[in-house]
Amino acid sequence: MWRVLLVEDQTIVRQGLKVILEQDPNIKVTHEAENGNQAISILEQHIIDFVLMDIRMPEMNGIEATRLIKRNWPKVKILILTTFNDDEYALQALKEGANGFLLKTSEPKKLIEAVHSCMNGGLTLHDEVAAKVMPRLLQYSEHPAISVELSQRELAITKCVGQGKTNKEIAEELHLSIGTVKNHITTILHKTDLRDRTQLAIFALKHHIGEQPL
Amino acid sequence: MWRVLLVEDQTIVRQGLKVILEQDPNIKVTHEAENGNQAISILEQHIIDFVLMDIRMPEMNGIEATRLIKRNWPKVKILILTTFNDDEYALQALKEGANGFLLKTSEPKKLIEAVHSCMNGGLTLHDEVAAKVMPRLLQYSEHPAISVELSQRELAITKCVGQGKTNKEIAEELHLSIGTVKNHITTILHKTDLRDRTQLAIFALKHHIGEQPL
DNA sequence: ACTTAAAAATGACCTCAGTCACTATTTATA
DNA sequence: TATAAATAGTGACTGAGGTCATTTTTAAGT
Repeated sequence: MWRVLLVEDQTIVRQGLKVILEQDPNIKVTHEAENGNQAISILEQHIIDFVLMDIRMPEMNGIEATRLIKRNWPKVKILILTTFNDDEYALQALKEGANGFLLKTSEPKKLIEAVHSCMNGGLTLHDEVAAKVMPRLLQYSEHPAISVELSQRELAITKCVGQGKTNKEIAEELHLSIGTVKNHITTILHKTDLRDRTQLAIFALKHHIGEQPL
Repeated sequence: MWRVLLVEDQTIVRQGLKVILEQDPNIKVTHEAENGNQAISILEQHIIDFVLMDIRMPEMNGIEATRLIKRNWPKVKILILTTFNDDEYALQALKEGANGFLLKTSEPKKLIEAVHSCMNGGLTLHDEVAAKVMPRLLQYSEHPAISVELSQRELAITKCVGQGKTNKEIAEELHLSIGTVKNHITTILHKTDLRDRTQLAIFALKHHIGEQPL
C-alpha cells in the first residue's frame, strides 16, 4: 500500500484526483496539501511514499517543492501533474529529480499507470512533453565527430588543456618536460586548425574529450 | 489510414506485430522487411507513413536504418521496438530522430497507443528506458549556478573568451581598448577565482554563458 | 632491413596574456 | 551630496604560451 500525498491548490481537482487514484487498491491518499509549504510540513510529520504535485501553486510552486523534497527525502517519488504542456517546466522539474511528468488531459488510467511506473523505478513522460523536451536535451549531448587523428599522448594533453591546466602541470602529470608539452600542443593546434590553448580547451569540452562517450 | 512498414528479422514476431497493429482500424501494415536494406528499398518504391523497427537485425541494424530513413524521408515516423532495455541504443536511436522507443515486453495496447502518439507528433518512451536515459541527458544540460556577480560588460567579455577570441578581437567587437579588456579579465579572474583565460573559457562553457538558458 | 611516425627533449626566440598602479567619467544609491 | 561601483583608459613589467630547428629513441609496418 503506497501512502500518497496530493499537492494541488484547487480543492475540486484534488477531490477528483483522490477518487481516481483510490480506484487502485495499492494507492491510499493519506494526506493533501494546497501548496509546497504545506507539503513539506506534512512530509516532516508523516511517512509518505509518493507525491502527486501540481506545478502552479501559490506560496511555493511545484518546482521549488520538488527540489526541497528530493533534497530531504530522496526516496519519495514525485509525479508532476500540470495543465500546461510547458517544456520549460518539465525540464526544470526533471532536473530537480521528478519521477514523471503528466498533463491533466491524460486519461485516469494513464495516471494510475504512471504511479505504478514511478514506484517501480520508471519515469513516465507525457508523449507531447517528451517530444518537446527530448530535442533540446539531445542537442546538448551531441559531440561533433573529431575530424582529425590525435595520438594517445595528444589526446591526453588535450584533455588536460580542457581541464584548464598549465603546461607545467601537464608536464608533471604526464612525466614530461615543459618543452615537450609545448611541442605537442603546437602539433595539436596545427592538426585541429586552432590558434591557442583556449580554443583547444573549448574544442576538448565540445568533443567531450576525456569523458566516457555518451 | 496509416501505411505501416514492419522491419523485423524474425518472421514469427513480425506476424504477431501485424496481428496486433491491425486490430486498430487506422493502421494497415502494407509492407514488411527483414532488415534495414530491405526497408530502404521499400521506402523508395512505396509511400509509407510509419515504420516499426527492431534494433538488432542482420545486414543493416535499426539505428543505421533510422538515420537513413530520417535523412531521406524526414516525415516518416519511426518507432523503435526492441527486446533489450538498453539505454545506449535508445539514446542513439533518438539522436537519429526516432519518434519513440518501446520494449517488446510492453502490452499490445501500449504499442497501438504509441503509434497514435507518434502520428500526432508525440514521442513515446518506455518508462524504464526513460528512467535510464533522462539522468544522462540532464547531466549534460546542467549549468551550475554562477556563484559570483558579474557585470554586463564582464559577462560579455566572458562570453567572448568562451568563444576563443583574443583580447584584440574582443576589444574590436566591444569597441574597447586592449588594455581595458585586460583589466576586465583580471577583475573577472579574481571574482571567479580562476587563473587564466583558458579556465575562464571552460567556466563560460560550463555555465552556458552567452546562450539562452535551458 | 628499411621506412615512417610517435614520442621525448633542448634552446632560442617572440608575442600575448595578465598584473598592478593610477586616473577619470558615469551612474546609482544611501 | 557623498560614496561606491561599473566603465574606460594608459603604461610598464613579468611570465607563460607558442614556434621553430634539430636530435634521439622506440615502435610499427612493408
